[in-house]
Amino acid sequence: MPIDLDRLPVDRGSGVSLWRQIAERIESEITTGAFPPSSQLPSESELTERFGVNRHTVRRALAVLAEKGLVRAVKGRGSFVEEAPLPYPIGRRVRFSENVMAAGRAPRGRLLGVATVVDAEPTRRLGLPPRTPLLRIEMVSSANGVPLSRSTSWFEKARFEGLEAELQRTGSVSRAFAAHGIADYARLETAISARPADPAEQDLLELPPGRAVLVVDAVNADAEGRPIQVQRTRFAADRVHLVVKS
Amino acid sequence: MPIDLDRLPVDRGSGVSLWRQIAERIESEITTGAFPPSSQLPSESELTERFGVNRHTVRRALAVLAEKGLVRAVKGRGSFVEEAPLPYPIGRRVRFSENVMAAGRAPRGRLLGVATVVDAEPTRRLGLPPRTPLLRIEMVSSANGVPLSRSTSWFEKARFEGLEAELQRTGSVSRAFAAHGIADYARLETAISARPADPAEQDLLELPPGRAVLVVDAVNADAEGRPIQVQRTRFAADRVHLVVKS
DNA sequence: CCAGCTTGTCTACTAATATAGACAAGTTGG
DNA sequence: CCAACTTGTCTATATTAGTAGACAAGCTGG
Repeated sequence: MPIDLDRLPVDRGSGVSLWRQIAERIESEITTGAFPPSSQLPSESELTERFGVNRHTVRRALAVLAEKGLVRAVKGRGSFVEEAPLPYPIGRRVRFSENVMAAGRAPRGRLLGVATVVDAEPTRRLGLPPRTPLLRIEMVSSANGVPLSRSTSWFEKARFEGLEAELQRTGSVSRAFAAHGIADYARLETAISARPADPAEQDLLELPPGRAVLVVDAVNADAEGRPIQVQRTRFAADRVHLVVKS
Repeated sequence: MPIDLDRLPVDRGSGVSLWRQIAERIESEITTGAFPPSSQLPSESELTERFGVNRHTVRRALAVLAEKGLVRAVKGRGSFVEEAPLPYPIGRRVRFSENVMAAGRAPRGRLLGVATVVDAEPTRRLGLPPRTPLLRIEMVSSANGVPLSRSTSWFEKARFEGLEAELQRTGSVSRAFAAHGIADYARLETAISARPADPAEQDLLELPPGRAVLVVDAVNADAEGRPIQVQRTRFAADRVHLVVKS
């Protein structure tokens, strides 16, 4: 009687729960490269057949792996192996698109919303008089369709009127700046902290509860050193590692 | 706050059952020598405290180890680490007491019962005329108080009248033979098989259900080569390894 | 002998694990 | 568009794991 290669049976009554056995097996297939980064895992019903267990049991195993940041489930599409964390250099020149492309992945920016606001803190950091109207822009940035960060930026409204249209079109802050006559810009200051993702961030960044976000507060300036952008970015810490060279 | 060294907590909700964690921990302490062979394990209630679980959970862990032949529980006394299997040479000269003492353990024989019987098969193997009355003697032999084997022996009643008294006194077949003028004797033939212990053997040999016994059928002869003893011994296979030198 | 230890067995109950099935809702490709 | 796939969520139920307590029965040392 030939062994059925499609079946990888589990040990029942061994004192190790089935969901743990399955999670360990899938994890080892990921770390050994049988399931490479960004590849799609077999569907839950397929894993159900392979391991000879109930779908709920497979789901619990996948939930454990998602909790560890090893896989990510997308409703309607399937489960995917997470990429290795992207090294994200922090220095005088910080460009999201360049950083993502340097890792061989495809950058994308999605505009969430635009508002005109008056806000004392960013105004002060932009070096503008109090109560100057600001453009506040909310974005989500991704690599190969995987969301990496969610950012809020403040610009002087008078100087960057219509910036959001260019952002909408290109998804890139650098290109939107270029369309407004800013050929180059530089990082003035960067403050880094971290905390658990809040529910809104879990949703936008497709994170399981309890995962951390890196909170990066930054000020960018034009060629003359005048502040033009105050930005607060929340990176999914499982997908991005900040690298500071001194 | 100092760590409580008396407590070795277990991982709850890890997907590994508590009885398995405890069994693995105790097993590793046995194999690393923290609990040497024949030493007494902490009592169940003590282990209950150390691991912070219910006594039933500890008992299940100990049952697993007993099932593997690593420990043995004795009602009213405690649980003990099993000795390494005793190498038991099978050749022309086979002596239980010598074999046990060679391993530095104390041999003992306990007489279970004596009967006068007529039995065709042992009579034939003793080379006696059919229907010759035989002495049938049942024994349990142990080392350091741990039962190793249960044996049934047949002798010619006429020649060995009163043998059982000597056996009772000395617990040794060799000495009983000596008292009957047999200074030396030799193994003529040995047949070896194995099977699971039956309930009576489980009881006499203090074996958990399902463990194997080695069944050794042997004929011993006097210095002139005449058969004097037909013996069927059941060794606890976890405690004795038969060694045949060729 | 007997108090105090040990293991063995039993019942009752709660929590964790696993199964079974149904249906909602998002995605994809023809 | 829509059929066929995917993941997400819900209810219900059976089995295993773990807790709690009581009591029987064997051993040991004073």
